[in-house]
Amino acid sequence: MSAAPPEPIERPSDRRTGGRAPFEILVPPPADGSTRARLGRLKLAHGVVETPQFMPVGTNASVKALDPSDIRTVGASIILANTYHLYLRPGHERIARLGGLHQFMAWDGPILTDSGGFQVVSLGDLRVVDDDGVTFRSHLDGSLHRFTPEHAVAVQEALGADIAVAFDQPVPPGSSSRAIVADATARTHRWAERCLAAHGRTDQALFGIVQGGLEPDLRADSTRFIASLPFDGICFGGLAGDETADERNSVLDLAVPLLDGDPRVRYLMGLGTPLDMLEAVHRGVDLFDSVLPARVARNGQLWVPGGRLNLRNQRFLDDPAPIQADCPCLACRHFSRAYIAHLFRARELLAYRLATCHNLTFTLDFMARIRTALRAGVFPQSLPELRLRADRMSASEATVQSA
RNA sequence: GGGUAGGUUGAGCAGGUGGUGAGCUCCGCUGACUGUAGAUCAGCCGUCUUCGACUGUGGGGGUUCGAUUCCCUCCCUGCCCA
Repeated sequence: MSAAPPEPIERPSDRRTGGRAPFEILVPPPADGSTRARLGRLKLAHGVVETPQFMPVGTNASVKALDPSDIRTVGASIILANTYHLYLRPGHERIARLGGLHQFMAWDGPILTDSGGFQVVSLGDLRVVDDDGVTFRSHLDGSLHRFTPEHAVAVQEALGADIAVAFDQPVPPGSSSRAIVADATARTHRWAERCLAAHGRTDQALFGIVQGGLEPDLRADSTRFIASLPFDGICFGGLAGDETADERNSVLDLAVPLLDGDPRVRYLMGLGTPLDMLEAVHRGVDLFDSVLPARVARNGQLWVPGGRLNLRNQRFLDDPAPIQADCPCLACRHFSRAYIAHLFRARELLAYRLATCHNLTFTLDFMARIRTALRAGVFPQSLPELRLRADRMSASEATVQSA
């Protein structure tokens, strides 16, 4: 850890300093090295994002089950949308004709578009990767398509999000040989340069993605390489998969210090649970996204301080308490666990909205608590308290605790 | 009262014309989900000492080596006719 915390630098003409996504560090990490966590502020075309921050995922230009008003109310300041999905349907050119992604989905806050690289992995055998790009079949109709770095950038420029992301080749952690990881990482590096060369929109930031899997030297090399390029932000990809928390934290302990003194925002793609994010913030990560809180909410799992509730369990059918007593969300303000448990059984659409509102409120409130602790300068000391709020325990324990 | 079609594991069904009915869909129970092909998926879902065993085709009785199947009788349900 460097002796002196990095000072925020503003040189808009230099992309490396965040010309299109200037990042200001409001509270730098303490000099004693007790944590790398920092409080920051990311300035984007459609607004300011305080960090550490979580981005709800709206793959199809919609945070599933919510409307923009809900998205605001749960506390989101930036959301993620997906290039691959919107390219296939309804088409990036159509969205561009209709005024761009913000106008299309009636969300005037910041948006980040994922590049579609993740789908290279998640679509499994529907694709073939070569050095120039990826040929894949649509999961919708089986039609054949091709993404290159240049095309992925063009699609994202058409969509017009505040932040575009380089087209990469993620490798699932733990399931690939070193040779495959090295190959995918090298290709990601070549594609990163092509994305930068292809990107022209001056009102849109472009973030680069570090790969390298769980191989320490590859991860370090990738961090140095991506950091050497004039991206507006640094993403860590290929994590939040099937690796253990220890493996993930080891990667961060290795990689983030290599960015000391770098004024750009750091984004860990795909995380996650509150506890996972707390550990990553502690290690110097500023930005997160994950489908997890919204997806598990739709499947009946509600997050509460210290644990989680599976509302499909029959004991909740008679539980008159709100999901979480001190929660300001739509679900907790008006409805009982019994009612929402009923809605899930009846497959009523309101169940998905209420559950999603709650889990996103919980997640975003948790990030806000982290920021509050950072602002107050008590972050390393407040870790146990935050951990207690984020820790998982059995649902029955959580029920007893809240009763 | 007469006729007719039925009665299968919580519900709805399949099957079964003397030779091993635990098969399906709901419902229910539990778990999983981390840059969203996911309001999804997986396991369980008669009992038990659970890689196996036992019980179970409305009740009772009969024929038979053996009955869900054939015979007798009773009960219940739908429909039609009185």
